[in-house]
Amino acid sequence: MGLNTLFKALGDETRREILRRLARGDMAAGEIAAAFELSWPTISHHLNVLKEAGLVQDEKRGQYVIYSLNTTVLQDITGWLFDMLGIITERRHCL
Amino acid sequence: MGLNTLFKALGDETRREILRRLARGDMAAGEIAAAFELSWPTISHHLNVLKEAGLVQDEKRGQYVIYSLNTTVLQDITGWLFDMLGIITERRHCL
DNA sequence: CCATTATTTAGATAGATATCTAATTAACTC
DNA sequence: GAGTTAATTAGATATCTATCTAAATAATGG
Repeated sequence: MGLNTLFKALGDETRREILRRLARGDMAAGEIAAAFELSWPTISHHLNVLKEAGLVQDEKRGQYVIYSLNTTVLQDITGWLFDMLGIITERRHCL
Repeated sequence: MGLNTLFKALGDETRREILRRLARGDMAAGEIAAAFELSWPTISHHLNVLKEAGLVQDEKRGQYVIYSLNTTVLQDITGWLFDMLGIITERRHCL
């Protein structure tokens, strides 16, 4: 999606913690849910938000659903950051 | 504030556009508001969200309120990004 | 095919957010 | 100090979000 969806997805502590865990390696949905004191449906919802934002991918493997981090989307944030820095730098040039 | 407030503040197109404009140089609140088709109070609200997130600062100058970008907070995002990349890199190490 | 395990979907609710209009505060000008 | 300009605050509302419980779907194992 866009930066909107992306930043919104990142604006939640639980979701960032999910990402941090997925950064260490792929995990099944239930394994993720077990790591939090929230209900499974709630975690499922958060995983869906992350998926909509393109931050994670899921793959059905047997009866499990394995989630993995999609690192390419982090480039969008980096791109946005550099965009901002670029504008700031131009301004400094004009002084 | 924290990353939560920060990312939430960035999850709005209007607010990111405000930041983009402030990156070019300081602006008065009304000057910012005039650039959008939203009401002044709405822009005032967005400016407050950005201020709470530490992304902008304001300074009363005469009858105007001048807003400016606070670039230091962008380091928090960079920090978070590097944090994530660090974890990912460790994982690659383990293979 | 029935029971179990894994996960999602549905439906409900409380709290947050974006927006507006109207009213208020603050500063400058005459 | 009365009028004008700049900006915020107050109050209202409609939409979005996070969370829960209960129900539904899907795959596995006997």
